[in-house]
Amino acid sequence: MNTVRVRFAPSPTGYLHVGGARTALFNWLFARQHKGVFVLRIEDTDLARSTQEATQAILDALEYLGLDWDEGPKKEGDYGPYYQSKRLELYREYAQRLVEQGRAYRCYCPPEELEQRREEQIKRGEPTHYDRSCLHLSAEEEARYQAEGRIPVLRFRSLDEGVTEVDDLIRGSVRFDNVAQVDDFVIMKSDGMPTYNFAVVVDDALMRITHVIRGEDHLSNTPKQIQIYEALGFSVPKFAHIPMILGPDRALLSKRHGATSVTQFKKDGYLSTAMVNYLALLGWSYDDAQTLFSVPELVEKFSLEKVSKNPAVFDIQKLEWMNGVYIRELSLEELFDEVLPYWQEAGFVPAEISPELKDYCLRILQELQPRFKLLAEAVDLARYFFTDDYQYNPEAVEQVLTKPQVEEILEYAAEAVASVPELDEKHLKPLFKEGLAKFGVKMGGLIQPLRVAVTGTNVSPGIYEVLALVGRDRALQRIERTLKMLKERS
RNA sequence: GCCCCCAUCGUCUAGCGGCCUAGGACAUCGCCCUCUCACGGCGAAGACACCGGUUCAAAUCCGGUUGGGGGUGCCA
Repeated sequence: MNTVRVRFAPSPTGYLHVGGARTALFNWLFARQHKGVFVLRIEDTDLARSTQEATQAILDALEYLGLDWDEGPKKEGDYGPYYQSKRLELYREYAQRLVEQGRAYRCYCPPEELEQRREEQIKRGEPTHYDRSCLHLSAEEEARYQAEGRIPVLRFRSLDEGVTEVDDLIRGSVRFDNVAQVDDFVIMKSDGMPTYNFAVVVDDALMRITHVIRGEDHLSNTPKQIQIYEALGFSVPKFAHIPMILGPDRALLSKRHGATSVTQFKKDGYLSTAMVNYLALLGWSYDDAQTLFSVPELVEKFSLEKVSKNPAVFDIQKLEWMNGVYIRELSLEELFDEVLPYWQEAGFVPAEISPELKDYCLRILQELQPRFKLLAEAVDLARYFFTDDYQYNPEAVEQVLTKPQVEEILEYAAEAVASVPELDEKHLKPLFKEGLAKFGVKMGGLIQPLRVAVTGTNVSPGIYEVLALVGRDRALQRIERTLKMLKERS
């Protein structure tokens, strides 16, 4: 029984995109389920666009998602190195082998000229193919080109007949006509770096990858890669092309659709559990009933057979809902750990938290827990618990504090708050109720003004809980302050 | 242009010839709970793209059309 070996091979040209994260997740789940190996390989052959920062960002994002790799950067295995830029000798060696076999040749055609020929082919309704003008160069011609300072690329000599079949685990058999679909593509660039289609084959073969799970955008290039596998005598891995992720406009998901970087989702306060659960459901499903899956459950239940074939629109609303679900599942201690960085950044709490302060935070979180979907929201929701320095919400003031008798009502409420032995529902509610008849209002008519006075807004946890947390002194001060503000307004 | 993939509620999907008057989840809209907002509960609305076949029977199989996506790069 061969062990399953899969890989995620991002190119470090930017942050980890949710599409890439989903691909990484599917590979990881497949590896873990089969007790296989998950390899991380950095495809940094694009010298112009690859950066060290991007590599780090991708590593961090994977760590946040909990997708640990068995071989890769900082985790050397038997098939390294795991950066393509450190594997150049390998590509040159195999390229040379192809040249010797007559399956690769140098091409000196200038890019502009190639572009022109391509346009002409389109005009004539033909597929766009390299015309092989450098296939049979004489030694004299080569010498002349080199004297001109032209630097060649290496092209793969593709098959002249037949069909290349991709046996895809998700899509079944997909057939490509060799002549019409696979032209003599470049395998080594003039800067000496391999192209994607070549490097990916050499690496996947040498790293003994058994299953290539990747985005559907790679399906059309697969016959090219298979021809290389075969030319080099490598065994061809199994392929599984997973559907693309689209934006709401059904175009490929990209930055212009908003946040697509995993790092950004983390900053906004998405829990990795929610992120992973949601991503797993983009293109995969288990049955007609279950939508919530823990990571161990995903490892157990995931299967390529149940990956869908059609592209999926990224639905941020569903992700948000799911994040709310996971926030509510957290214990208060866990929620505290998640929210703490946000509160610290907002200056609500210091770096060092006393036990008393932590207890206060936990009590706040108990009230807030069912009320937010993103961790970042915990800042605005909790502001009035930590500081008196907040603005009154204008709509709240307009809606609630302009009603007749508000000042009297607030004064009444203040007396109640001041007189009660304990700031809780048991003691306050009877007093509040007594006042209702006097002012001819219902409970909301008293509580809403009080809420705005004490929190600055008309949306908060239950008033008794808020009062208990804010405390008698602060509550009375704030009512005083509100009364003063109202007098100044009129 | 050429080639490949795909097609069930707005979205993610279940469905692999009869169990479907098509199920679930998000979103939407009602109602309940209620001091506001959430949470929670109940309910409603909402889809098999179209046209031909095959079959006793099709969302499910086949072909076409249309639509969407991808590839076609010295990007990956």
